[in-house]
Amino acid sequence: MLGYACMNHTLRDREPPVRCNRDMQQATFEERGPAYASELALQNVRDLHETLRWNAAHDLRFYRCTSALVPWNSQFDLADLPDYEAIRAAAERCGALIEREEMRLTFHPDYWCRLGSDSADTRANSVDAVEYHADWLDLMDLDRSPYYGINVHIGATYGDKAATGSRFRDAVDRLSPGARARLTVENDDRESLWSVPELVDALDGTDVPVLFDYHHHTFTDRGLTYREAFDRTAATWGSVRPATHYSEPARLHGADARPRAHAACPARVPGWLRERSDVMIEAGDKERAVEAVRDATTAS
DNA sequence: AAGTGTCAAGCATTA
DNA sequence: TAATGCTTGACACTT
Repeated sequence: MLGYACMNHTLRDREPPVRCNRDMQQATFEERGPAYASELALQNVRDLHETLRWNAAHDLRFYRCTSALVPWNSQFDLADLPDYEAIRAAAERCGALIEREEMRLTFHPDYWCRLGSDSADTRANSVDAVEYHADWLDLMDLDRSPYYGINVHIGATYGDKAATGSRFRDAVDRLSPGARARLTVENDDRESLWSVPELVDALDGTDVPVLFDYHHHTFTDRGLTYREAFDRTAATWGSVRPATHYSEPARLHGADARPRAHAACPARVPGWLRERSDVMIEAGDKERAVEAVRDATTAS
């Protein structure tokens, strides 16, 4: 399967727009509080259902949902929201649709989620973030499996990789069973950070799979080809089909873009990667990029 | 209505 | 020591 992340441009451009990332800034949260978050969450979850229906109709069965689905969820329990019952009902419909249409849904908490941080506060906030993502998947009644993954980075070293790996594993141990069973860890995009072989070693003995990001491997290859690196991660998924990320740098396509910027639309997805994993296409053109890549591949 | 600066949370790197 | 990139979109205020 091929998939895309977060925003569906076709649906966003409808009137009224269909989108799952209605959010607010701090001043608004302080003014209007969880009651407004509840309104936004209900609209977001209902639009998630609409997005999933659109995806199924277009045979796009892999989707990463935004972490803004329930805005400011670190500040309240989902069950305390005034619209909780309606949100739960809408989430159940999402889960049922996902199972009926054999789709795959994942999450990717934001960059500040640092389970291996050397700050206890940051670790606590990070554990909390993974937990509320897991709550959302529970609300949808989806299996507690990395198939419906919550994907994070270690994303830092704090000057000591071994100690960071150890803190990360400790944080994993502190997660609830439902959150732990869904966690996946992705290779970083900078030479000094966490490469595929380092992650595989650091997570050895846990059940946490390593998610292979093709573009990021460019920055942390450690002498491994893309295929060799993917093979190392594939072994960490057990019986679950691996999820991977694929993108091409915008620079490949001409522009004098920043090195890590994604191309609007990749030229191709390697056949071996498609055969052996569900591939999340990270590209500016979102769902249109996936359709273009899929059609190009099918035609050839 | 359109344009612009800014945005809860973290880190590494560069200036 | 302080800005900046990360990556990209949308909020929220100004015009």
